[in-house]
Amino acid sequence: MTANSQIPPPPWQRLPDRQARRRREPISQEAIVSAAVRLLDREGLAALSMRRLAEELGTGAASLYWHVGSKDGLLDLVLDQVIGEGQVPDPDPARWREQLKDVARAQRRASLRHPYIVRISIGRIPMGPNALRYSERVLAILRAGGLPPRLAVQGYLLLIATVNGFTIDETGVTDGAPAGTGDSAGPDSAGPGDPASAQDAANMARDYIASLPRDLFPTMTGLADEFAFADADERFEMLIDIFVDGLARRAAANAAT
Amino acid sequence: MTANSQIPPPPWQRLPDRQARRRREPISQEAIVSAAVRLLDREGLAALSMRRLAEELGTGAASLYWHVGSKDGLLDLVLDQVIGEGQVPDPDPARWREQLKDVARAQRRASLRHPYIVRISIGRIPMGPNALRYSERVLAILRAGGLPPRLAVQGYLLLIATVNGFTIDETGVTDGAPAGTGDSAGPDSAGPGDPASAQDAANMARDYIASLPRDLFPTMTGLADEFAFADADERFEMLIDIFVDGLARRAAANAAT
DNA sequence: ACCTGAACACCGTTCAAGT
DNA sequence: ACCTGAACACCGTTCAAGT
Repeated sequence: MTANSQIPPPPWQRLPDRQARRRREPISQEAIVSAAVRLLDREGLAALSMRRLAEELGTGAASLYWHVGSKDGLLDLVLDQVIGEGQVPDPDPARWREQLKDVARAQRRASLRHPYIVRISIGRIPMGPNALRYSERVLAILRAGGLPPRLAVQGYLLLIATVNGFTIDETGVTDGAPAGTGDSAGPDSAGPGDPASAQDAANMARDYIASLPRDLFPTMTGLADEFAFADADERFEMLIDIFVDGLARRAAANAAT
Repeated sequence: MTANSQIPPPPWQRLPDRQARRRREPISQEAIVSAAVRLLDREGLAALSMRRLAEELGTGAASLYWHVGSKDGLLDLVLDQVIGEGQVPDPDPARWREQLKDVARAQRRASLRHPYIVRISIGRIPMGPNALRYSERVLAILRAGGLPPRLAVQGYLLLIATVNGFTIDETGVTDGAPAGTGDSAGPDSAGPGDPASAQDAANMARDYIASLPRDLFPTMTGLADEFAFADADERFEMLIDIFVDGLARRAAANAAT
C-alpha cells in the first residue's frame, strides 16, 4: 500500500534486479505472486511447481523466471505478501501486553489461513517491504511499553519464533493442504484448522498411548486421557500468557536496576 | 536399546509391516536409516534422495522400498533415531525446573547437531519407540515436580514447540546443510552453529536496517544496532527462563486452588 | 523373502532463439 | 524488454521379473 520505491531491497534478496516493469495483462510479478498464493491456499505447498503455476497463468514455466528469478525468489515474495495481510495497531502504552498478545493471535490466525506459510518462512529472514513495515509497528508497541532496546528486539524475535513453533504443530499434520482434499473424509469439511480430524488424531494418540505396556510407560499411560484434550486455543492462550507476562516481568526487573 | 518388541507400532505409522528381518550385511532397515543420518549430517536435507542414498549403499533406489516403505517412512525412522540420542535424567522433584531447562538445552543441541531434524519433524507426531521412551521420561520429571496431569502434558507439548520454534530460526539460514559446504567461505569452517556466518548475517541485517528511511522506520532504524546482537545462547536462556518460570507459576497457582 | 532394471510421471532451471 | 520450446539433470514410486 505504501510506496515501496523508498525501500531499497536487502542485498541478499534472491530476485533479479531489473527496472522498468511494464504491465502486460497476463503476466507480471504481482500476477504471478497472487496466482501462487491462490494456488497454495487452494491445494497446498506440494501443489506449487513452476510448471503448474505457469499453466495456471497460461504460459510456460520458463516465462516465470524473468519475473521472479527462481522458485526461491517467488517464495520470498509470497511470504512478504502474506505478511502484508497483518494489521498492527498504533501503540497504546497502557495496553502493550494485550496488544502484543493480539499480534500473536493475528499471526497464528494468518498461519492457519495459509497453512503453508510457516514452512515457507523457514530459512527466510523476512525483510521484504511488508515485513519491514510489520516489524516497525510491532517494535513500536514494545518500545511504547517501556522495554529497553535490547529487550524489545529479543522479545520481538522470540515472540515470532514461539508462535511459529506452536503453529507448526497445528498446521503440520495436514502438510499444508486444505482440509477435505483427501478422499478419506466425508462431506463434513470442518473449515480451516480442521478441528474434527485434529480431535480424531488426538483420540488416536490417546488410544495408542493407553495401549502401551504399563510397566515401561507408567507416566504416559496414566496421562493418556490428557493427550485427547486437544484444545489448541486454550493451549495457545496459555503459551502467550506465559510469554508476555514473562517479558513484562523482565522489563520491570530491568527498570528497577 | 530397550526391547522394542514390547511396543506395538502406532496405527498411522507409514511403514510396511513385515516380520522376519534377516540381516544380510549390505542392506537392512537399520543400515538404511544409519546411512541416511550420516548422509544428512554430511550434506544436508537437500542431498537426501532415495537414489542417492541407495548409491551410498551400493544398490538401486527400488531396493530401499522393501525396507522402509517410502521416503516418508524413512524420515519417520530417521526422526526416531535422532530422538533416541537424547538422554533424560531420572526425576529429582526438588530440581524439576532445572531438569526441564536441561531437557530444552539438550533438544536444542541435538537440533544444531542435526540441522535438518526440525524440518523433518514438521508434520510428524513423534511416536516411534525412542520418542515414546523420551516422552515418558520428560513427563515423569514434570509430574515429579508436582504439575497436575493436564498442565504436565500441555507444558510438555509447549516446551517442545517452543524449542523447535527457536531452533528453526537458528538452523534455517543454512538450509540444513553443514557449514563450509558452499565455496564462498574460506577454510575457517566454524563448526556446528556456524557462529561466524551467523554474526555476518546479523551485521548485514543491521546495516540494511540502518540504511532505511528514518521517517518511515523511526523505531527500527533506532534499534538497528540491536539486530547485530546475535547471541543465540543468551536469547535461548531467556526463552526457557520465561517459559519454565511461567509454567512453575501456573503450577503454584493451580496448587493454591 | 528379498533384489533388480526399466519405466512413469513428474521436478527446477537454463539457453538459444524468437519478437 | 519480454516470451518460448526444448533440453538437461534430476526426483519418488511402481512393477514385472528375477533369485
